[in-house]
Amino acid sequence: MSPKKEQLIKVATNLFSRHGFHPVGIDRILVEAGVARMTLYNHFPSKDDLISAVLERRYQDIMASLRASVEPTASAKEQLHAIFAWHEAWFGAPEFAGCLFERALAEFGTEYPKISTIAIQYKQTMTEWMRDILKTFLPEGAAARIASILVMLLDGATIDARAFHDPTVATRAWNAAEVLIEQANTRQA
Amino acid sequence: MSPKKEQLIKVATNLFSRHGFHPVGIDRILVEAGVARMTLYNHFPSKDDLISAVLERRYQDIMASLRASVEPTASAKEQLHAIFAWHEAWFGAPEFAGCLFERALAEFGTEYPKISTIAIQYKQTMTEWMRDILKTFLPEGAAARIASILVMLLDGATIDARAFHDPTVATRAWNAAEVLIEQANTRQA
DNA sequence: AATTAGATAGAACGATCAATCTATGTTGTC
DNA sequence: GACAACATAGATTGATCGTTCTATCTAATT
Repeated sequence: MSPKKEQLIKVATNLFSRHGFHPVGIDRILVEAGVARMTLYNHFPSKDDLISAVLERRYQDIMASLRASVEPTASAKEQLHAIFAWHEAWFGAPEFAGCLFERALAEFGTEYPKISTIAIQYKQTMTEWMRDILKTFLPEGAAARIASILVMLLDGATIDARAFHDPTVATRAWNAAEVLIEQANTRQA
Repeated sequence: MSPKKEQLIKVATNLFSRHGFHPVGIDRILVEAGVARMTLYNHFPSKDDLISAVLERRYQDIMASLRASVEPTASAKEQLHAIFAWHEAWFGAPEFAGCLFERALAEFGTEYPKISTIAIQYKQTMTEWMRDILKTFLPEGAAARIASILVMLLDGATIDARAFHDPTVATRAWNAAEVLIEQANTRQA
């Protein structure tokens, strides 16, 4: 892919993450990326398409990073713990400014499918991934139920980490997750 | 308070909830409220002040509604259950479009204190309220820890309810909350 | 050397936005 | 009936926005 296009996605991701989609104008992206106006419109038909590309890229990057942090040989519980630990590291990173997908959902709602689809897909992928891990030692129904809860915990933790500037919410979230998993495990055994 | 001012807050709350703060312009509020431009600027120095007033009002309304739905004579667990039940009813309401405070945080971040302060205050009030309820039958540390978890669950449920158009997440969230409360209770007894 | 594709800077357009100004109209009170 | 307080409609300003247009420049390919 063109290095200019690459640069645009990278800079736009940064600015959108820090300030939101609406408040960041095209000009600001152009200046910070060192790219001409028409170069942007040659690669992306409109700002919305740039936003879509940013979210798409972000989705690929996050899933790759998450999957890389989870040892495939580890136990199911260790795999789930790794997912929560990944979030804690993320919350503590200096550039952390909340989840870009939440922001997209909050700013555009579900009215712009081109944008909200990716945000919802991310949530679904996470839910299914954790459900599959849980299914290795829990019945299908319990696995699906708890996976839904784990997603809620992670979503809530992401919000609270930003609102309170407190990365340790991830630890508390994992402690709760552990209790719920244990309880479901002993109850079915 | 002036009926016009009242009307402006009501209409602005509606529009902001449905479409967000940035996309809704002054003109749209004026037309829908049937109010003249200068009337708005006589009551609110700027759009930001209108947003602040909307959030302030929303905070008062939500807390009043929540407190009214919780029987003071009920048991601690029943009180917490009432809070989750309130959320489920909210998620199922036809006008539900996510939490206005989350939206404010997502659109403005923590850079605009006049706006983000109220959103954070709401979260803190909820945390302290549930912590106090939990303290009636749990040690202080456990109560604070679980209160933080319950807030995460509610925040996550609010997000997922909107993203998936699924009000039943509240029930799952409460089931998880119940397990966590029971476990903390038996562990300390 | 000629051609072509892509990038550049910068002006310009039309639309929208928050906010201000002006001048008229309505309402209730003394 | 006069006064004061508030509300009205609408033009207007200045800024910002996404997008388009034009014309020049660079670099690789033939």
